[in-house]
Amino acid sequence: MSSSALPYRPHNHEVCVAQALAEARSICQQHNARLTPTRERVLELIWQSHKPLGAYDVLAVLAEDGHNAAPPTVYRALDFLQQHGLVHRIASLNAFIGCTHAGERHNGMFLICHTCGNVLELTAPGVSNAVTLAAAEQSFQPDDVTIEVAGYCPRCVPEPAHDR
Amino acid sequence: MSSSALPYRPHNHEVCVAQALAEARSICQQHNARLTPTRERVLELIWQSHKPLGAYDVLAVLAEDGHNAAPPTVYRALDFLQQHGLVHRIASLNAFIGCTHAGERHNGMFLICHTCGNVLELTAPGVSNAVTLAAAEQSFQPDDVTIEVAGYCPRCVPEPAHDR
DNA sequence: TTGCTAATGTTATAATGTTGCAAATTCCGC
DNA sequence: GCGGAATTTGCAACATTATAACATTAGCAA
Ligand SMILES: [Zn+2]
Ligand SMILES: [Zn+2]
Ligand SMILES: [Zn+2]
Ligand SMILES: [Zn+2]
Repeated sequence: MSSSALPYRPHNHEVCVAQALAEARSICQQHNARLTPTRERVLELIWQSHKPLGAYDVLAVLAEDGHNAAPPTVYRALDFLQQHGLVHRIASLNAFIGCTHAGERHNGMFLICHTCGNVLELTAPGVSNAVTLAAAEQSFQPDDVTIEVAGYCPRCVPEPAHDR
Repeated sequence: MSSSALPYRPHNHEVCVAQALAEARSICQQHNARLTPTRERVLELIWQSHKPLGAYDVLAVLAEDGHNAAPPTVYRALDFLQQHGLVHRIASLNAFIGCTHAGERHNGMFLICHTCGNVLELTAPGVSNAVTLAAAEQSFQPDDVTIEVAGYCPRCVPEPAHDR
């Protein structure tokens, strides 16, 4: 599991999906939680790429599947997956993405490329510590930390327009 | 301007509002931007407390004012105010709050109390630096950084339930 | 079986945000 | 001041995201 900046490089994504699903099954077993067909299918769809997917995008694919689903179906599945740390919601995009650190205790930080739309989830201890410290200075007790960085990934950094 | 953790303590909030409006007028003048009555009124409403306000909350108050406004009116005003750094949007809440560092270059970090709903905006260089560094390690070029920390403010920290 | 609980289906509705165009206002050079 | 350009606002319709409420079904255990 040395796959740090994977989303930005070509790679065999089916491996990502397979690993995520296997991990999910294992985690749900540990939690005594039921990874039902709908939930598993939603997780698989969320993992269809490293770009976050909106709830209604998921819904649309379920419909193509022939699954007669309404919004609550999707939101419930997503809630379940979030609860068990299998997906994250990206607040600045109203969209969801598969967690690449499922099972590990981690505070995600998300790098979101404006251009290609891919999202990389990092665990950045330096950032977490700095946030904790800054909060402590205000006697604030953090509970849920959202860190979302939009910008340009290495493949999409705009060329510096050098003259001539 | 030594008012760091103001929102969590009782204070004369009219001073906050007055300062914010004065600052806004000054900044808009510098930017050659027009702080029209609607925009100013929206800013004033956003500043009605240190709790973020939803666009439709603003809209409702405008309606009470007798101002016959539709959603675009509010969203346009909010866009304008954001553009000039007078308000921030809190992505995790779909709500807006007055900027307490207007005019200064700053990367806001928001401490959001689950209980009282107040929000404190901080400038935390340690956090900004850590984020920049973590992004750089991935050759990622940050553009827009969202840091929102939900938790409990000093006035609302749940008592440790000591027995007896 | 029977009865309980978790999960899903179904319908409707709430909350948030946008598009497009027309009318009004403001600005600016004359 | 006057007239045309640019900005701002009004307005209607619509799009997207999320939830509430209640009926039904599936899983499981006594
Ligand atoms: Zn992949
Ligand atoms: Zn994660
Ligand atoms: Zn105040
Ligand atoms: Zn600010």
